[in-house]
Amino acid sequence: MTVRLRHDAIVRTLRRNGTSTVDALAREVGASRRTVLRDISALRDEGYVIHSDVGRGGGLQLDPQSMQTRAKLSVPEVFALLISVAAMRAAGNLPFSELADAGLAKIEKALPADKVKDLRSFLGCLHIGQLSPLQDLSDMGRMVPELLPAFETAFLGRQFIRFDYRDARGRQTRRQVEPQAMLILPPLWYLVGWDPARGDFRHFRMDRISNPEAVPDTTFRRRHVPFDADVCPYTDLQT
Amino acid sequence: MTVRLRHDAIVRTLRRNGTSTVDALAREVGASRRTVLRDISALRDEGYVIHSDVGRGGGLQLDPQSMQTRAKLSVPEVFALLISVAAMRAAGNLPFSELADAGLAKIEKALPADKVKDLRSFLGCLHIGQLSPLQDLSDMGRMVPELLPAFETAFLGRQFIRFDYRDARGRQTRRQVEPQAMLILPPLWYLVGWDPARGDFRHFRMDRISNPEAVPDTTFRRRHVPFDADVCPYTDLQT
DNA sequence: CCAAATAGTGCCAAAATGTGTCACCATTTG
DNA sequence: CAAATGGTGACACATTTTGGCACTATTTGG
Repeated sequence: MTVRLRHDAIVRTLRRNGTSTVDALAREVGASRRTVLRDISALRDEGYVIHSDVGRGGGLQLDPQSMQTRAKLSVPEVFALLISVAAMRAAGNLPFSELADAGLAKIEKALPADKVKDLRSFLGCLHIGQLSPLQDLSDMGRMVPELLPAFETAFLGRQFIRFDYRDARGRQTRRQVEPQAMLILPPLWYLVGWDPARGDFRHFRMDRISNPEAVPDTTFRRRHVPFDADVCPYTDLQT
Repeated sequence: MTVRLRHDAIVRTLRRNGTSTVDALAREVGASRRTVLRDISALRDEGYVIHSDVGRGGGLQLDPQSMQTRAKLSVPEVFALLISVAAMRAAGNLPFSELADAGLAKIEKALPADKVKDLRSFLGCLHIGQLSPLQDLSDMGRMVPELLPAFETAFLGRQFIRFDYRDARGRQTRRQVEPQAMLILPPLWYLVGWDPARGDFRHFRMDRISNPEAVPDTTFRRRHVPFDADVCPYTDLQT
């Protein structure tokens, strides 16, 4: 049995039995007393809180709150999660957000350093505001899943983004803009792009975008986006 | 150099160079060709997608999308994250939500089985609705961090919850109710409790609750909460 | 107070696992 | 065809993990 599996078995047994002696654990996982004690020490180093009582009637107890999950996430998944929660906490007051932040900070810490830079840069393009109550939300659609990869490439690689857009009157056009910001007016999300042909900013509702595509480009420049909306809320984690 | 560090070094090198031969990697990380090949095999087992071309001009290429983070999260952190995103996706259309869901599903899969049950049960108490635009949001406060642990204990352990409540007119009272649901009318969150003294449901804005405390109790019963609001959005993951 | 039950530590030899070398195979490219 | 590449198997050697033992410290029941 590998070390990892044995650790898992020890944690499972402790969780099931509530309290257990070292010898009982050793029998359970088929290892020696000495090894179990070493494992307990290792688990404590990993952050598990294991309380011990010596003497008759004593034993080990695992604090269930200290249990750790070891989810493995891909980079796009991390981006999506962080953006979701960043938007959420900006859009309204979120209960339990200290804990969510702590979780996100841990996830972020596990990312490779340059990806963190990308992430910060991407989140820096998020702007949050308040939707005016007069908006018509009846035709709100689902956003296409290709959006995030295309946006990531375009925003981080300073490329144009090209997409099909269906406007409020249902007209379908193919657009190409410099991506400058993402604007959230809950529950609506907008892409703010500079349209070089028209020489001005344009807003595009993300749920009306389809077939997005990043297009390499040499003329891209960052422009100052004239917002009255609040800026990115992702400040707590920017330590 | 430990195995883990060497694996990290290999991943870093592959990411930096784009493509690299086994021999170059071996030189880089100071290990033998054989060991590097074994490491590559191990990394593939871990989920890294590493493309290889044999022959002249060949080499190894790491698919950057396949990079994994190995964040370790505690159970309360997972709860907080899942609740946040569940609320978010219900409150509005969330872009990139397929990816966020995939990430959450992975996190959930890493939780111990009984914690998943608890989580489902807890999320089942979430109700989402639309806030009427007439609400006064000016005095919205921060929710206290003790909320989640107290709620978790009370909802899952079928206990009463006791707390200080400051009502709309600023009056401070100590309340004790059977927790029945959590209602989200973005950006406001409410605790819906059955007040046994008054024999009726009461809504409490979470940002007005302080010093929450779960109180063991034998008379608790689940009641049907008469909502016109939508029910829990957390259905996609309830496979 | 004593004896039994418990957690915890240091040490060392034995067992298990990881590593390097070498020979070899398969595929691709100039 | 020869060179450059990824990939596998076998085996000796290096490193790490494990088990056993002796020991200490603390608690509890009698």
